[in-house]
Amino acid sequence: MADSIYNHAEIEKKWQKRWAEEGVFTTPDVPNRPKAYVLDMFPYPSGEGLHVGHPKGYIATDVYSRMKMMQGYDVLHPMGWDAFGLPAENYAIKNKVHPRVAVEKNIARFKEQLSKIGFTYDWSREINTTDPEYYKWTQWIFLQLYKKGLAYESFEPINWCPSCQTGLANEDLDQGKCERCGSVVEKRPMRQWVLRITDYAEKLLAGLDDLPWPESIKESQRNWIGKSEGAQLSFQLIADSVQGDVEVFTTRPDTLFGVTYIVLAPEHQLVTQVLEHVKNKDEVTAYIREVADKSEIDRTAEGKEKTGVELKGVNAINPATGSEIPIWVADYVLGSYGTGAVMAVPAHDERDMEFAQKYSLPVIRVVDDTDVLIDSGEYSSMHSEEAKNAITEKYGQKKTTYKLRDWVFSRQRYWGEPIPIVHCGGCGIVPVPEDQLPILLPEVEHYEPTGTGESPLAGITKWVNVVCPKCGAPAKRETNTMPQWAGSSWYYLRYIDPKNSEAFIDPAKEKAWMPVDVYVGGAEHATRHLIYARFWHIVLRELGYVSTPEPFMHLEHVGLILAEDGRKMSKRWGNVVNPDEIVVSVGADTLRIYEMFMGPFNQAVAWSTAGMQGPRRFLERVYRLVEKNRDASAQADPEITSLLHQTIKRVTDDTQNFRFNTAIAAMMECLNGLEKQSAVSRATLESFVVLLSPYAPHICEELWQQLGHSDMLVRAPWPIYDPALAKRDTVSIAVQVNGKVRGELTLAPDAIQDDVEAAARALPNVVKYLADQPVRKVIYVPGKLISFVV
RNA sequence: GCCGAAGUGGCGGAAUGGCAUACGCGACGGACUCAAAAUCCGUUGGUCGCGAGACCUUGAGGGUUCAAGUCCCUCCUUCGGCACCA
Repeated sequence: MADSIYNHAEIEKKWQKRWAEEGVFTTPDVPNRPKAYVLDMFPYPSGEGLHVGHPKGYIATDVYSRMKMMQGYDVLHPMGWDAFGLPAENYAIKNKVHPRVAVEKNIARFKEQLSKIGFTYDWSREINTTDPEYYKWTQWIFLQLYKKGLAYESFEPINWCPSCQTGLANEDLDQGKCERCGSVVEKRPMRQWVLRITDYAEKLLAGLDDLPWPESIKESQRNWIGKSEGAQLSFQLIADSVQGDVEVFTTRPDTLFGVTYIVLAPEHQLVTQVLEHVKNKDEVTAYIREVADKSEIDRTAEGKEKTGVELKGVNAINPATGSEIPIWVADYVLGSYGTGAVMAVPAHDERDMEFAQKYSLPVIRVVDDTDVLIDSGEYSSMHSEEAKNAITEKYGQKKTTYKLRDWVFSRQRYWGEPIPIVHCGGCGIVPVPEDQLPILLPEVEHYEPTGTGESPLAGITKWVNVVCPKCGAPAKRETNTMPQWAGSSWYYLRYIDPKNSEAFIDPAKEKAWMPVDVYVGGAEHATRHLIYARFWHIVLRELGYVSTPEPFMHLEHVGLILAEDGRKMSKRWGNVVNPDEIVVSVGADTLRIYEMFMGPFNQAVAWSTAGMQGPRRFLERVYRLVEKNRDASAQADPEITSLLHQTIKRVTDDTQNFRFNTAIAAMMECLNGLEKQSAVSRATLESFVVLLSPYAPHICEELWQQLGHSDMLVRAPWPIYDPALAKRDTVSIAVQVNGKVRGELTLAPDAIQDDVEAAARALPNVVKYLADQPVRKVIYVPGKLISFVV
């Protein structure tokens, strides 16, 4: 790389400076041409800095944005920082630095790294979730949710991470462990703010249907929401001194006649209610305590044997058969799903069967192998689908349940948005009036979580003690903070109107820019960020603040860049590649092309320093080609023009569809063709440079200038594909006999079948294989092949 | 177990049912050089053959078709998501 043909360092610096000076990437307030809102999932500015994997998605959106700009679009392509959250706080605790200070430093470092890659960001729209001017509106959204009845205090046991010392949402768990630190979470009863996302389960599901998102992400969301349609049936209790019903949820009401016992989750409230009346009270109490001590993980571990205990002296009546059946308490029934109680049909449910066998409970078969009911009274010989409806109608009602849980929205940590609520002895929960926002995060001495279930803010008496906004009596601030997902659930709206301190968003601007046309980020956000953001968006739409049904139209997910050893890049493995070094050694343009060329965009591929030489050589050859031909006065050659137009089509279509690797391959093929020419026309060179410029903007800008342009390439128009010019004079087609290639012909692409057939029959090899046999059929695909069937 | 994505040269990968292996990396041979690097030219799926060429080859096995990496069936493997969800 020593004697490189072009000086990337100089060229890249020069053009980055020019772009900045001329403000070419400043986006208008409101688009006056067709608009494209191209968005990256904004990064968390960690202390590690960027590795080469981070910019992959940013390069993709930048390539896309640059093409759109040249195609005449007003492009909104902003960048910002998702800067609240645990890492900054933990760093602060460890190093005794205020998280704000660490975040500022990290942002500066990230910006420095990004600035060298040649992005088109309009930095005047930069946002930061920890800026009070930003989180004022995060708090404001919380108040709107509260007013709409979607935020409530809950005292239900929640997931508690003993290491992070905070409550967590269901979405923050990974196999029952804290997604962030890997600790096994506990169930802990504490006061929480919770958002009623479950009220929106149907809307979140329905919205997915028409979204042109990758099917895998849509499926992940559907699985997460976990809709299940069935019936709620009630079973009358039979006990000495207790009366009432047990409600169960089932997706198989057709098997009602096969119910041989009822199972309650250990945490089911009925268990406590009847405890005094069961004959084996001590046994049941001991069992419940035993289960409570187990973590969710132990309880649900794969292959674990089910355990349970019968509530002796309490029974239920099967409403269909009238027979008395026992009631059990067992760990395999979850308190948080359905009604927390199930009707057990061992004959038609594997889990019930396993349990029934262990405890010798009866098994009654009520559906045969052809899905027809047997031994089911008046429903016998009815098909099971029909019976589901009939039995539901008679013994209960239709019911739909979801796996989705309400969103535990409070954290007992310092570095997050304060929840804008005041607790008053007289008035109870009082929302902070909007004109008092933002509620600033106060300075504290220590950021450590208290571990008592209260955030460190609880210790700041000066901050906590306020007067009630409603009655003026002494009151206390809410000391929980919001989860990191809060700020990222609406940031795409803030970019549209980033400086607005008077209103949430200017409706005219919102209407002009929304929705986000292309959204790019990691697939790991499928069931968290993307669900939360959609939830808030749907609510904001109902409140009239946004105009589109969904926030993000197209979604592309970026595949990881793995380290050269095939593992994830991590400081721990010592296999991190820093983009700064690549920019120094081969330049930003090579980095951009290489990352787009490595493989399909959404696929994980391992970094290869050797492989990066290909893109570097490619750029050097382009540079040489222009240098060699820029003063030549070659005329456009029809064959070369055809090649160029085929390339225009491929690059345009592939870039539009995020198939960057094949777009680059097309340009490489085109270059291979151009290099074979003794001279290349200026028009051809110029088109080629324009096509390449979204991928390698600096070198192309330089070449554009060398070709005699004083205006900047970023403002040049995108080449338009002309099918007439792309047409080739001759093509080579395959000649097949019985499906096997036996020869080749070179002829006009639109040659008529008779001529082609005659020419094909004349080929010696074809003569040999036809061997005077009668030809049964001839298939001619113009431009592709001619096939004889004998 | 359920859902989703995928399996193609030494490697990353390409291919609206129509010449599989484009493009790139690597390797080999040559030119240039005192020499090396860089660059340029050529070769590069396998087997057989001096050659023309023949046969085989897209995870495995079946099928549809003049023609299958692509469509259908059965199965295997890998990755991702969900999971005692009633």
